[in-house]
Amino acid sequence: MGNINITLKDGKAVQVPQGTKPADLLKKLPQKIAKRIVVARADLGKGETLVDLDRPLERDTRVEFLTTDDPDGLFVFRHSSAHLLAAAVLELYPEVQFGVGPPTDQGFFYEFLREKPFTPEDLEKIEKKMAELRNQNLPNQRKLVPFDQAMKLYQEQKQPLKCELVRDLSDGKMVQFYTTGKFIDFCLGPHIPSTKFIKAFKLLSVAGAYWKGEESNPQMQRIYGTSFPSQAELDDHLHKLEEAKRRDHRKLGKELNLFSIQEEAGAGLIFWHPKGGIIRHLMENWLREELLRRGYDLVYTPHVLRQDLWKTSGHLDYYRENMFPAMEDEHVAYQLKPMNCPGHILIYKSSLRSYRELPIRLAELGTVYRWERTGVLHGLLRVRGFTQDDAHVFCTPDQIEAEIEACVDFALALLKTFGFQDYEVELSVRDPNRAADYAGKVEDWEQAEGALVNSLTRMNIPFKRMEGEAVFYGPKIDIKLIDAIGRPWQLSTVQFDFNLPERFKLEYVAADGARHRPLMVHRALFGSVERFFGVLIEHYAGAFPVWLAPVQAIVLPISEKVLDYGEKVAGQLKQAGFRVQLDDRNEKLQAKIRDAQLQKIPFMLVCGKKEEEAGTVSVRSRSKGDLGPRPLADFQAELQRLVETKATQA
RNA sequence: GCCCAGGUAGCUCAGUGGUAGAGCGCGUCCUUGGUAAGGACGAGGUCGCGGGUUCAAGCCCCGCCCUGGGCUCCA
Repeated sequence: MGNINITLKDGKAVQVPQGTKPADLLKKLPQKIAKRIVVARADLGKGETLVDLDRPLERDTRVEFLTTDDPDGLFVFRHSSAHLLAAAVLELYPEVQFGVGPPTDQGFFYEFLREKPFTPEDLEKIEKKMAELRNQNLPNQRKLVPFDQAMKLYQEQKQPLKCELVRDLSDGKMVQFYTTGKFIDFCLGPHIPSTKFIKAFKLLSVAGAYWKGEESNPQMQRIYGTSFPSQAELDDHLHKLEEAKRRDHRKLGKELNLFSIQEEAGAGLIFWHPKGGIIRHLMENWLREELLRRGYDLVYTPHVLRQDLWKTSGHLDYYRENMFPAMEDEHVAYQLKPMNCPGHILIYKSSLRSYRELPIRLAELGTVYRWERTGVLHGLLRVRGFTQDDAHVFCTPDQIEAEIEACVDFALALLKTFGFQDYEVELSVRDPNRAADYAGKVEDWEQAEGALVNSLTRMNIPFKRMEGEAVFYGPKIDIKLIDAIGRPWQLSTVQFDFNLPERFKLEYVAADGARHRPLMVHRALFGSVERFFGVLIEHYAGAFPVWLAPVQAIVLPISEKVLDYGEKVAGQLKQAGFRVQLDDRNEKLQAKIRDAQLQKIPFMLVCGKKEEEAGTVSVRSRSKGDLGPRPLADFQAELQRLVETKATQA
């Protein structure tokens, strides 16, 4: 047997006998590093892939060792965790059928088919069994088995779902298995060497999931869990889940009295209470002013439109299942609008347009209703009635890049104003192999995609190109904001539409005197006002910046003896246009502070004898605590500054 | 729509077949207190809705509505 050349990540080259395993090379590394390695990246003959540490290396290759700090390493680790889960379930419930068990962004799951559902107690038992098997340090072993033998094995084990997978996914010759104890899985791998690496794990939930994701297939039970190489990392993760719970907009919406959803009224329909209402008012005001400044025209369109219009737009054909049923009178059917586009198009079409008028930018805070299945509704984030900050730009081809840039610039201004620092941009383009699935001419698509790329490039905005992710009517840019705890939210979108101008036969008269079809860009920045509000609540954990806070300051008289002074202070601030409350309850200062703090009011103004005599207020900030006394006028000026600058820190 | 878990006072939740509970909140009174809960008393319920079983149902059974976690869907 000959030697092969191995290049390590640091560039160091070594010569080792053919058949050497990554695990052998690992022995040369310091123990401290080596014991954290879960998988390797190397070339076994078909390019670099992730490989098991005990896979023999047969040819010259680069070898890279991965820990769970590497996303790929963590993925392999979690995948092996899923196998550990399956192995435990096999021990406890040998009668179940096994489905699939991949890693996910946050952990892993495994799917089982079983008569009885798993209960929370079952999960505890399974966790215990997993710990037992982990402690036995079972190796994850790869083996190749001829197809027929594999099928026979799974038939004997009464695993028809696995047979189905082997039949559908293997090459029909050799089948790759991984074993963890008694558990044998048809699996691409790779896996971590043995179960002992999985120091910390937790099973989180069980949920129904259709076999292969098809509604007509039987429903599997999917057990979700997560795992880490150390307890500290698991604790940290669980802590983050708690943090997300703490910020849950549904919980805060109730506690801060911002909005409600009422069974009496129907699912997915939002009631904006006064404190949520004022925030919405401020959001919308900002938006309207900005729209006008940026050359948009504000329009309003009806909530119900004749059904024929939805036929023309194509919604009846393609979007019917998301539309509330028609209302019929004797002659005509009307339907609640799920989108604003047709309305804006009718305004465009109300007169013959000249190229001199373009671009025409029609904007509306348009309330739409979509019939969503009850199972998908979720607080403010997925609702049945919502208001889009919708606009449609109609323009000529040579205007398009400037218009796209203006849209993206607007979206970024919005993110900044509302306190979001980070964002990701995705460009969704067509799949050239599915030309027939798209509306519009190929040249139009090419031009549009080119315009989007040019705009983003010129603006120096990094973006991810999503091949084949475009919707059928045009390519689009999606902007995902990243909130205070690192979660992405898809809100703003800028989309080309080649479909509706065609369907409605939109035209403008160009300089050459001929009629041309305008380009149409659909854009929403908040996306939906409801959804954006939900994200805003979670981003700030309910502690809104001063300019958005429903109550900006609360005056706290120390006793009833200084109520008059408190009233005077509150009155003066209200007069100056601030949202101020007076806590005139018969309570101790401590109690008033606690309540104001829980309501996340930015400033508490403590007023007692001393303040009354000096004409001051003692300012307490919700975030910084007691700031001491200062003249009322000074505080007022500071408040003014925070509101005017829309400061996100207070 | 499907699977699982829920729905009890304004809120959070306890209550395994025998007279509906707690804390917070709310009201009244006492207290007039200097930076995260002062005290007493009181009001407050169609136990999601409808049917069934039972001498008796918040509790058991069936259907529906709604909420949550997922799946599916997402022009």
